[in-house]
Amino acid sequence: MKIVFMGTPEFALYSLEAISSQPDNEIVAVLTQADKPRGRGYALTPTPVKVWATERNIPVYQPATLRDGAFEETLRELDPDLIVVTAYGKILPQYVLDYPRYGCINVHTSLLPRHRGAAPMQRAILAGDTVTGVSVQQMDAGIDTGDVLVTREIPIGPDDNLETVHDNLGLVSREALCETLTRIKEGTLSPVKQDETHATHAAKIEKSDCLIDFTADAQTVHNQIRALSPMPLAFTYTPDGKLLKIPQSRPESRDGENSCVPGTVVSLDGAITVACGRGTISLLTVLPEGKGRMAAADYIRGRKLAVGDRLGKN
RNA sequence: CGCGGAGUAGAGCAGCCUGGUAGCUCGUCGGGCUCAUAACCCGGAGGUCAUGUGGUUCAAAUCCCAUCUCCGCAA
Repeated sequence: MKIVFMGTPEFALYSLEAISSQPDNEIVAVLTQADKPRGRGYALTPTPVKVWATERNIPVYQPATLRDGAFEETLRELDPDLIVVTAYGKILPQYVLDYPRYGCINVHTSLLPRHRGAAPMQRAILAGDTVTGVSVQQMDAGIDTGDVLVTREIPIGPDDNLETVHDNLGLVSREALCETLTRIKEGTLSPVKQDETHATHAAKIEKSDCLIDFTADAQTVHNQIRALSPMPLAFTYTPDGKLLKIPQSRPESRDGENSCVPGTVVSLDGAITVACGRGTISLLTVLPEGKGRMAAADYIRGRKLAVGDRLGKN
């Protein structure tokens, strides 16, 4: 089966591995986002998918848009039986959706219809979900609205963060896609319509999503911190106005009123314990502006904070 | 050449502006106190202050120059 793959970030590599693990699949080309200046010094950086494909001598296309005739012609030349999309970052126009014999399928990292959209993993953790998963869907014109073909669930533990959820979902996404491909060939899929009444939208993570809101309860603050760790990281401000990112935390008490203003440091015994709207949370590791990640205890030793200081004001 | 911060003992930092004996909080080692301790007390070891055995100076962690490395912002 001739497959065109579309994807961009590291997560898409799980799908590429799944496809290439089946000998009767041929990846005739990949589409990925254009190289962008990234990192310090604005070095032009290829996407993980491009690197992967280049190493295997698979043709790489990086069209700025699919909405013109240039790609339509390319598509005819490639003549795929199926298009697999994982975190590509572009909308597929109708003629693309319609071209392959088996259509276009998408690996989405949530249990659809929950968390449709750009940041399903982060939004699931942020929402305090205890279960999530991957859904392989038959793409249609809407955003993540297609019929669901195969799903896999995973639990989200109380201390899972974006990294662990990402990795766990990657593994099951590989299985889910393998199963989907097999059943496409067998013709044994039974697509399931999404229940629109349960649909939610997982908006892209903005910088404002990363500013810690200590007026929330401790569990919510913890969810925010782990949903954004290790990238891009939740942050607050120290009393001297410096940025302080928080990779890791632990709720100390989930309930209980505090006599002080949310954001106030209540203890520095080995960690930075901060009062929340309800309960308290300990910041276990921190990332000061201009420095690397360090244990909170080390940060405290540098005498940067005192009990009674207030975080988040700036 | 996108903007900025930083390299000082095993860790985190101060000292630099206003050159003149290497300092703080920990850790570590030894001793003491204690029923006991991660608590407390006493003592010790551990640093070519990133590199150039660069420049200025009677004198450089400190001022100047170059290089290397790490990091934050932004995308």
